[in-house]
Amino acid sequence: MERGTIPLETCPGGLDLRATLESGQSYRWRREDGLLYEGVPGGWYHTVLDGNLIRVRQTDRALEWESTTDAVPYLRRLLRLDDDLDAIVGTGPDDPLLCEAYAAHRGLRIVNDPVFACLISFICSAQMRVGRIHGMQTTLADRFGASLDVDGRTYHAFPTPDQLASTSVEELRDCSLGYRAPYVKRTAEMVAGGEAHPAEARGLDYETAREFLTRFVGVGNKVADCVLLFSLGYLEAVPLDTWIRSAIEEYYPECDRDSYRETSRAIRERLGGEYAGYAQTYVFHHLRTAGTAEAGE
DNA sequence: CCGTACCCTAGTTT
DNA sequence: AAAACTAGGGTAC
Repeated sequence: MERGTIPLETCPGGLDLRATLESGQSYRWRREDGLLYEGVPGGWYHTVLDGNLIRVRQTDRALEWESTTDAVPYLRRLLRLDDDLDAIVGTGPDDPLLCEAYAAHRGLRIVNDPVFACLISFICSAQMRVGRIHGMQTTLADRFGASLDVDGRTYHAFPTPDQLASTSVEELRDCSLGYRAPYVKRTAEMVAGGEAHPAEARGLDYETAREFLTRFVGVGNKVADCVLLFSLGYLEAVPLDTWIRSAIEEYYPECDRDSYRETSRAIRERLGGEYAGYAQTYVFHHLRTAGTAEAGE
């Protein structure tokens, strides 16, 4: 195993690894102490990507890693370590809710996950809590993903489109996917069969890209926005989930429109346009963790 | 654009 | 204490 550290001063605006990995953006990291969503900062997380194991934890001044490969380029990309958080926060509007969210969770970064896994995760997210979504993704990886042995321990990659396409709906239901099971299978078949690939959305203008992604079964506007934001680098995407919808009702009522498309446009502009997705993610995380004894930063 | 059915489970109420 | 009830990051039809 190779190992190393990434000094936090090379990550403009800092990093809050726990907030980044436990804010319902990514379901690809497993926390080794088993305290996902209830632990404290400082624990180790691991993921498998391109046949490699990557372990990370945050210390006082650095991101510490251990991997079967040079993890630095992977981490910079997966955790968007080059995003300048101070600059991004600076472009946002100066309103109380946003300032509070930014202040409380500074260092939270948007992730940049592998697109197929991201697509499947958010298909599974419908009407579901983050803890259970994570459990479903873990089960899918353990049962259908390639295994990787490192130092006597076995890890699992997220299943490929082929692997999920050749899994029966019954087997998927056994992973507690419920009515999402056929969605996952059909979407995997579309990708495996070459009918369409979510990566093809890359490069399209934002609304065209969102529309494109809704061709996958189980993908509506909200899930499409999640994939655009958390995997394809569309930092302006604002997924309109129930938390943001209630925030709109309470804090930005003038943005409430009749359709997803129009409300999306209004709140996107209200939250600063280009980086509106960053604002959304901070607000989402802030509202979700409100009242649960957040130490803040 | 609108309404309803859909699956599962932890947590709460009866 | 078992059994009903509720809600949780929506989407397909």
